[in-house]
Amino acid sequence: NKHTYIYIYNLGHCQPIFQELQSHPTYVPTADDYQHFGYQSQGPQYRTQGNPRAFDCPSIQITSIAPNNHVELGSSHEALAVGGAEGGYPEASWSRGQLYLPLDACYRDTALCPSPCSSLSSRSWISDLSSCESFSNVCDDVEGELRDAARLALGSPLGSPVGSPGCGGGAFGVELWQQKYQHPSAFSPALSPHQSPRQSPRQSPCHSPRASVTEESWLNRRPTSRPSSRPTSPCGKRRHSSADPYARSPSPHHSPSPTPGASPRGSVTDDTWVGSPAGALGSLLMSGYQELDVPSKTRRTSGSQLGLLAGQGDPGLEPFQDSPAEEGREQDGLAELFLQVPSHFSWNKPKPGNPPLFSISSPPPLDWPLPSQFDQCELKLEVQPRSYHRAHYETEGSRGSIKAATSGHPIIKLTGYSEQPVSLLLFIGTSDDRYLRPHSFYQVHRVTGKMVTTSCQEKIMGGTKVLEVPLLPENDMSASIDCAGILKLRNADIELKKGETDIGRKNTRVRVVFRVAVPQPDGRMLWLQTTSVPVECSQRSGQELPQVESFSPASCSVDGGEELLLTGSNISTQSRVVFTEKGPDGRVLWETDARLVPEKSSGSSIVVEVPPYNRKTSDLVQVQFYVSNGKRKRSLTHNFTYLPAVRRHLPAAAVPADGVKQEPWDTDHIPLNPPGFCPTSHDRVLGPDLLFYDSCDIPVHCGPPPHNAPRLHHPPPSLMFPHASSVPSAVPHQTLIPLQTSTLPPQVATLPVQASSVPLQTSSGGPQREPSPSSRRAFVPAADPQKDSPLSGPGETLNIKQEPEESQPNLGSLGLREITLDDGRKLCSLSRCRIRSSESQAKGKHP
DNA sequence: CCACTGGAACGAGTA
DNA sequence: TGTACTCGTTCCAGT
Repeated sequence: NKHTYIYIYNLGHCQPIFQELQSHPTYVPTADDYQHFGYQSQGPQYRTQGNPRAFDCPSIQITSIAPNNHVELGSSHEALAVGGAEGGYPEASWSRGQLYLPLDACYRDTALCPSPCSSLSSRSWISDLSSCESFSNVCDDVEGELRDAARLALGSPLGSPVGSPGCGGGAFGVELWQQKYQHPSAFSPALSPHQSPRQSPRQSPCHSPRASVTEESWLNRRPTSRPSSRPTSPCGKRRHSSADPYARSPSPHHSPSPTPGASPRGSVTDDTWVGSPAGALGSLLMSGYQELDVPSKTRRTSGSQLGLLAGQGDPGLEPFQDSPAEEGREQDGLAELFLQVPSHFSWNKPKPGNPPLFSISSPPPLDWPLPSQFDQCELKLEVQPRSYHRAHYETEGSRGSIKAATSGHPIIKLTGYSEQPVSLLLFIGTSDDRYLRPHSFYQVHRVTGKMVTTSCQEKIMGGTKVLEVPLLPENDMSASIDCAGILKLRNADIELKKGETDIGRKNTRVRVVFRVAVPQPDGRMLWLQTTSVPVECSQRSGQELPQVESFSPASCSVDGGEELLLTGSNISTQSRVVFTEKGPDGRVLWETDARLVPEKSSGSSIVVEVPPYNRKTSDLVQVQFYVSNGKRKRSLTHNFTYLPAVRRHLPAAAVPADGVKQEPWDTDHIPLNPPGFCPTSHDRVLGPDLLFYDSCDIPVHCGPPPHNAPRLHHPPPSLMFPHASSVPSAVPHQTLIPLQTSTLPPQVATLPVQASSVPLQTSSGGPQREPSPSSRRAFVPAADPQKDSPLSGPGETLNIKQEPEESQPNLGSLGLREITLDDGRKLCSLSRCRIRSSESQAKGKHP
């Protein structure tokens, strides 16, 4: 019954906020306020000067507010949603000296949430006490580091130790405020877009390591030591490191990596790629990057670096440029004391709908969201990599290049542009449920050999190894990626890096990220990006864990009996297929094995008989199934829908199996989870108490009454996205699933109707209709459970890898969208899907 | 000889 | 506290 708020005090960054506060008619600052906001003494004479007091150490306190003294989060949120942009302060009794931060939807962004509960949970961590406890633990954990950082930054009131989760969050809050109230100039140049691109989420204090990890969740317990530090690496065994003071340096003998430095991430190669036709362009593309071989969290942006960053005449982000570059110069003195701020805290984000244009000298950082398509241009991964590629260690030889699922290698193609060679960038990105960013524990590795036909060049961009591959007009602007392997860095090495927040254990899935810069007539570059399906990189997981790649059908009658065909890796006739249903509290309500049909099972595909559901129901029931090869060797769970008496088949996977979070960008699409924006969980959760509209907008009740049903609330699109018209999810009668062909695995791309749209029958009492064979038998790629399980209760955790986990019903998988109406009712709308497959259109299979 | 591949031993941590 | 298990890492043998 309590709510919490973040109480920022003694933070020089808050002065602009303070000034804003003062402009509010209902706000009367007190002496304490002046002190809290870092003014030497009280009085309005300090207001305009913004003369902050040097502070000991900025902090954030989490405080519980008694029920009679709190702002109801929901209402404040709504207030913000309605009038937040105008600064809607909730009517509440705040003690003086407390700073009220409006509950901008962005504070719920899992990617920005400093709390460990920034797991995939769509619940607001703000309202969860246990979360706050965890958060305070984080604060404890980072206290030392914070002190370190403060030591560096001390003397500068603006030297925010961004390494601290708390302070990072605070800084972000300030940034939001800045954005909202348009005082960009009052903010630090460290938030300039010209910063080094290597402000990866790892440096972000707001990315709790645990947010990406496993069932070993620390949500349930108080960590007693640095939790991410789990040196399982048998350091004593390292042949190459025993007596070497540069113990981290892989010996040249062992390392196939051309990287001369210590960690592959830790140094710069000074290679230049002159042989390639796209080399010049490539070098240009690289010119905006630089490597700082300093632990990221403690990096001070040196004067020269800042000079580069702030002094670049061409900001490169013209369309998005909010803050004048002079700002950086003006504050050079102060800036010297700045710590870098992760790029997610930069306010100059490309806004959805805006073209991702950048100047040639300022390519976007690797963790920036980019579309795969804009106008005519599209970057498309025509052949996806295999879902398993064993990465090699530095102590091993190469394990070869990434293979395609069938044969050969992944093929990437740029369509809509073929005037001149362009340079394709390739790096290894994360595959968790958060936004895409370079993976801390895996790096791309250039594979050489006589079988390698594609020329490529290895580069370092802000600590991330990147392969540069030319796309040539004579090759139809496509390339077979046969030169890219994956290098595994030792967890201990990475985790011990100051500033690293991710942990490596069980964080073994990656995505291959492709980027390209397309020259525009005005001299700028249009940046596009696409990603592969997730690729499992650990030997064990790849060998042991079953992986369902596709299954069909995705639904059947509650009577069961239909045959379910499963294909994937590590699936055999020895495997069990278990259907399960779990309650809102995570308890297993029902679990039963599906009977194997041995005569139809072979190799990597098996056929089982769908077991009957345990009770009759007039509603859709979404359950899960997984494949088990034994204890703790279970596949991810996949959604399966039991249909009531009326037999009707639903699309099982409206999202691709890969779970790729590539942000769509065209006018019909909005970024789902770019850093700095809140996740719009609209395609994720199917609460048990949902209404949905079918394509005819006839409401159909779906599921039992709510029982701790997750509540999602979507702010008006106009607030969250500048282009309201491009936000289909908030419009009940017209929703689009942001399918993105470029990220779909082949079977999805060619999938006819199934994954696109099959309208529900509008009435459960209507005439029974057998589904068409095509829709029933269409093969469905398995949706990625990482997408499927966005909800994590207080005791639930987020899994990176295949572990039995509680997949919640998935709206997206049903092609449904949840919408919360103003009166609190929840609706779910059946998405009207775009038909991507020309084949299906040609065959007229789409109703 | 080199790049690659598959398997497994080893040891620390966890259940 | 002991044991089985998990997982990351290293090593080896073979193609």
